[in-house]
Amino acid sequence: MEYNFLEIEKKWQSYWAKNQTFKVETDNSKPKYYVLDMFPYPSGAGLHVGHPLGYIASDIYSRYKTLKGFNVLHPMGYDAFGLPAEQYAIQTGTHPAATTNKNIERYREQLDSIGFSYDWSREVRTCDPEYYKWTQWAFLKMFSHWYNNETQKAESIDSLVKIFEKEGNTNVNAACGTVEIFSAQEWNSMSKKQQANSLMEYRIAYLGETSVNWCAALGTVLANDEVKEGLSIRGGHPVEQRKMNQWQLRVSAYAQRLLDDLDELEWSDSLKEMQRNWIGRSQGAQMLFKVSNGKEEFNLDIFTTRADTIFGATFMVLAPESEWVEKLTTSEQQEAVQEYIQNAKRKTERERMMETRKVSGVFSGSYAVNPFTQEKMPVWIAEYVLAGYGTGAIMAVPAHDSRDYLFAKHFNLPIIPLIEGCDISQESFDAKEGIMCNSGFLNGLSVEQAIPAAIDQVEKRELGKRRVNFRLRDAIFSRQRYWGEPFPIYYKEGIATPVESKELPIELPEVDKYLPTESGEPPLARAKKWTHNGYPLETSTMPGFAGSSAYYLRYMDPNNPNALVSKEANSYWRNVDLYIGGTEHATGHLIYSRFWNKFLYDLGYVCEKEPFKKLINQGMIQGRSNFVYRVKGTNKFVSYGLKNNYHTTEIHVDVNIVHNDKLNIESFKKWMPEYSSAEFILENGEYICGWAVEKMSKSMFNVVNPDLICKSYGADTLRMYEMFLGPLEQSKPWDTNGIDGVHRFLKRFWKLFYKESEFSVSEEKATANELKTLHKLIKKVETDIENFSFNTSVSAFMIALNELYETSCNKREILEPMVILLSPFAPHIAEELWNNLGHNTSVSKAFFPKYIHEYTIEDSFEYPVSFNGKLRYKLTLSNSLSKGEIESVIRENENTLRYLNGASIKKVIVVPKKIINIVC
RNA sequence: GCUCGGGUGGUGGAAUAGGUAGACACGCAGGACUUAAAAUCCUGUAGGCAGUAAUGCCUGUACGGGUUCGAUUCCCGUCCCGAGCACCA
Repeated sequence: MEYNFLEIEKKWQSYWAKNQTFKVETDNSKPKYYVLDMFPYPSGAGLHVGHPLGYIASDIYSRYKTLKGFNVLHPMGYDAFGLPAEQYAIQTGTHPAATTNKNIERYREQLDSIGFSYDWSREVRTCDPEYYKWTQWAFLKMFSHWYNNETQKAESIDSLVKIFEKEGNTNVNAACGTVEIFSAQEWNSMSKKQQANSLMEYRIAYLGETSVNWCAALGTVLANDEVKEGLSIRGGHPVEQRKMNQWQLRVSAYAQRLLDDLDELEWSDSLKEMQRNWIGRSQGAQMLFKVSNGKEEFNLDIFTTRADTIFGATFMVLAPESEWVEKLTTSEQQEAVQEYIQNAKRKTERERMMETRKVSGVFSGSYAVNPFTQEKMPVWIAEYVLAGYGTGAIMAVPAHDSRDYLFAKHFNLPIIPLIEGCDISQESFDAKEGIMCNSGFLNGLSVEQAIPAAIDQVEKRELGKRRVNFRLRDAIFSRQRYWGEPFPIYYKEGIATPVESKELPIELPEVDKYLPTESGEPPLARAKKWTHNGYPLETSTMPGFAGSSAYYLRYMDPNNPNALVSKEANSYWRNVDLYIGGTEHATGHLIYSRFWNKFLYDLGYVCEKEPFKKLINQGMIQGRSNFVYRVKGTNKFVSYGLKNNYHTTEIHVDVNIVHNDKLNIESFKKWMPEYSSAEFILENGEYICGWAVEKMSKSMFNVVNPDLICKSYGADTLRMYEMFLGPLEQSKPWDTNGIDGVHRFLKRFWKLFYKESEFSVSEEKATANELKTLHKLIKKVETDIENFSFNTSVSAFMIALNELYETSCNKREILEPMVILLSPFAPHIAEELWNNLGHNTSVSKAFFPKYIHEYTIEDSFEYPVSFNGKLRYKLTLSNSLSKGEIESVIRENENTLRYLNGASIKKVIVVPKKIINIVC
């Protein structure tokens, strides 16, 4: 019987569905293991080819863990809110829910055809009201909590109100916005609205004015991780900075914990590094400088990491958006400053970035005093200082900061070197090394010593204090969009008021159009009745990352109507043991989820402080394009190897009509009408195509659909081939050359079980060599899977098969364990063979075979080696060496052996000519 | 500019507590079966030199040095590729 993969795969896929083979329940008798894929956004294009790579890896791992006796949670769902469905709705009027459901159906079909072992009874969709109820619930919790820096955790806002009533806010150390100090008396005499405004500054989910990335083309604000190089990630539209009143999440309160807890995660170094960068902790000092605009005096505060360079500070710089600009601009400079700021405002973020290194600035008219040198320092305004970082103002030390240096050179400001022997004639000396000079009491100290010494002095003189600054900003949480979670907030007499949690979910209303209103309000403002208790509801919706921030918790207890996740389910499944997905979420989803989880941890709803213990990033899949070469001005195509003899134009050709870089000429003629009469110049009777690695895209005709491969080779081949392609974490082109090799392996494996088209296995005892083959394989597959080195374990199967073919071994003792080993990789064929071997339960219920060391030890013997008649040590030699060979080994390796003489050598393994292993 | 990865045959890639470099697979070449093709099976395949041959020798893991009996692996320098961050004071 032939290996009929289509029939076998269909048969077992429906068997698994019918028997709910992969359904899991909490089971305290077994250890748990939680394997999670980053759930996909169901786009109209169907499953992206990069997706299966990670999914297959996670499926192999979870099937392996199941065989190892773990109770494995391996769920799947959909990140279903998102821009594409909404934009399609704007164009066509189709409800985004309809588009989304249709796409989900297609995704499900594709996923099913690859044979994944998901427990579909746990599916979640972020756009399902039963799910987003819990997104809204978490938001309300954040609204009703504040972050206490003393206890380093979130606490109830009611407790804060009690403190305010008793003693005001003087003793409260909270992560908060800018607040005036008030006493208990002042608090109690405030109006309701004033109190609400004050509390808003403390809430973890808060409404506040902030500079946002506004994307006019999309009509919405975007988070920092949704913008790249001044363009929106979705669509590539220009983004500008705008001040707007937006919902935000106080992620910055958790910056230190997000940073510290990275250490205990098993994530790749590069990913942790990216997060550290994004969090951007820097240690330094906040310092006060006396400034005067000629009429009034102020204390301007700045942040610096180089307090040691204070003696070289010759001017100050403010960000154009800084609130100090107004106070410090003198009347003479008013006009110039106005013009500069208007100019800066008009520029988009992108333009600002393009102009990096182009020096611009304007003098404010005010002067500060250097507290150590008493020198007068002009206060400037320049774009290179950012409003959002530190205090939006700096002391400029041109000798030791390249940006200050360029600025000083351009505007002819004084530059004072502070490091002995440094050359600052061409550029600044930024390195934190050397011996201080021109620096009063710091002279003679190294930079390393000078930094703390300077801060000590600053603190002593009450000019400032130590401070840690983070780059991580609060997450902007409002989107002026339709297709997202509505906020459970309504406005009662102008006060943002939470909806009672028992009234959740606040469901997305129907609207006549998915566009903003004429007055520029978000689409939800079009809804007929968008009120709660008679008051207007918030019209923004939540961003994409809202729904994906806690979905891994919902999988633990997906149908619970009373809680996001029950205590029992959470304390059994705890957190994700293995998370697989792309790096593109490094600074978005993976930060927000960690924040969300820590918040829920503070409140006692979850028992682990980190959501994802181990994380693997599967590499990006690029496209591998093929080219044909048209001779210029003709309809003749010349084969790759001969193209240099002609003037040719390179043309992309659909990779689906090319096999192993050979063009299928008939398909090519039919591909496009203009090629129907094409002529070809062949080499050796074939047309060879050129190729290149490019981005996978329709326009380059290099998109390969996984369904197609399932149809022509089978899912098992697809699964094994994708793993065989190379290391999981490495980016690589999607290249189907070579898929035949893996397919051939499966066919050959199948044939071991079939003699003359009859299924037949022998009950005979296995030979020593056969056992050795099996146990080498068990060991290899086990360690490879544990190390996520799936490509080498596929190779190991091939090697084992080649060895078994030598004796056409069809013994049950060998083949039955091999079927189990193969089942994570190629589950359908394994299931069929397992069934034929006489088992009536799924192979996934079997146990991973045990590796027995004795079967794989090499035969060897010890050989004494002596120099000058004195026995030095024994060589362990392979049994197959003859006496002559041993002597020649000793001769050849005399140098090595003399070196070994005297060392405490336990074992030396030698093969003809070479020493291959020395065990000390 | 800074940070982190990575450079191995015609191709994808194996092998690093330093120990037979190129496993496995693709491709290619030759052969068997076949009227033929497909499928299948067998043999060869880093490069160079010598030999009728079995075989032997030399050179080879981006480049240049170093440590070592021994380096693809460790150290220093250079070049190239990829990813991320980017006026963060």
